[in-house]
Amino acid sequence: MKNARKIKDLLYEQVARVGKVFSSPKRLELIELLCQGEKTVETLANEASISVKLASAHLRELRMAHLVETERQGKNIHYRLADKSVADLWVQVHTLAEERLIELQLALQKIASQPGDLVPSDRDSLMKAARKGEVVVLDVRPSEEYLNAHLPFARSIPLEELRQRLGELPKDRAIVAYCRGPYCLLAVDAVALLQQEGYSAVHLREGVAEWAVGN
Amino acid sequence: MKNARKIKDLLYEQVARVGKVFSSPKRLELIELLCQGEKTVETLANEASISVKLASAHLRELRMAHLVETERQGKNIHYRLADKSVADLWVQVHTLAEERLIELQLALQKIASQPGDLVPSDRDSLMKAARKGEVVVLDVRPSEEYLNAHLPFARSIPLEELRQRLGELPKDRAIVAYCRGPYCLLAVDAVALLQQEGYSAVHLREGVAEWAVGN
DNA sequence: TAATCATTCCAATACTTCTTGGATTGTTTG
DNA sequence: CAAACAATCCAAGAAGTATTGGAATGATTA
Repeated sequence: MKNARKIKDLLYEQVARVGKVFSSPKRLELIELLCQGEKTVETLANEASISVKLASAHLRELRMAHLVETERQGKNIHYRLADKSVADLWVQVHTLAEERLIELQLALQKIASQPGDLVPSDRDSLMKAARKGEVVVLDVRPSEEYLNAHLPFARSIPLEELRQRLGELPKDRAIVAYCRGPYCLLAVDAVALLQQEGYSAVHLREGVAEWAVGN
Repeated sequence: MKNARKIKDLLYEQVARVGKVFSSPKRLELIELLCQGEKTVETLANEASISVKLASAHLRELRMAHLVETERQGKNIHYRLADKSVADLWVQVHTLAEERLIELQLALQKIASQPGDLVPSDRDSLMKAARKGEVVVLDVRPSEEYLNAHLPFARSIPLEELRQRLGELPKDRAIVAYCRGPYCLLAVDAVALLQQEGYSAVHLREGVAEWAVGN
């Protein structure tokens, strides 16, 4: 059995198929979007600011690694993650990157200019406060994403509607806004708007995928 | 703030640096080797069956993603994983690949031709039996790797020495052999040898990295 | 049934990464 | 200090990936 080398090469090559998917920035962004729920190619392309053609090409890679599934619904083709563990892996990958890459840490610090970052250790207390109604957990993603999954006790006001719907929010309690995860800037904008309007708002880095990993 | 796109691109690009490391079969093999402990470039190159130059080039990628650290010891440079979470990520990646890629499942079935595969769910009972001495957990990796870390209750007999040291093993009890993980074939060979010599040996897919992930 | 729409396929170019050979650096040994 | 050694750097051709334009597919609408 001196073909052990060949067998091993084959095995690692297969695993690398999964790794390859996570090696392109645009594919990572698509994965993060898919973590929010099923989406069409066009939606994905728009959200990721790329052409439909390019999105389709990248999605093809995901499909070929069996990390996503597709389903035709009328004219559109809907993509979804093939398994929750794909979302988990995305979270692990970006978490490791945040732990190890100083450049990433610095870039992240810049966007969360305000100190208002709730760290994972605050999860329990956040939930306790949310349960009692002492804080408002605010989901500022598009409402379909909220409908698909959201944090416990969260209320949905999509960023686009936030300005008009400010009245629904209390001024005497802390508002904790979140979106798709640490690389999504919706919550950043939301917090800026809220603070400007006199609300006490902070930004939660985590999205539903990140939340799910930490239990 | 219409440079949101730029910021995002920058963030995903950083994360992709980590993903890129996991996108090459040879780098994956190097990572798996490093999961067994600190090693020199030459050792890594030999174990992975590649030239020192190529190993050095791949290790450079790992270094630039800050996933490994190096230390000079005399003439040699020792590489080690920068953090346990790198090993965890390796385990997650290959686990996902095994879940999703049929080709990989088939290839793995071939090498573990015998039925003797203990699945993760047997961990508790395996440990119970090992504690009582009802089974022998056998680590067939090179002894430095055993010394660095090994499964609870495991005994070390490197594959190379196994034939001469058969006498140390009991014939009346089950022997559970393991090595670096599911893609390392040392334990496969060990089990074949043991069975041929009349021992009741089975193969444990997991190595120390895999074991550590499941707690 | 033609026209439209969403998406993919195919082909071609630009861009990266892989891999090897030759020169170089830093360290130990004679 | 010279020779030997371990590893890296540099350069260059080979191989692979990204991105875009144009044609094709499959479903729906007029």
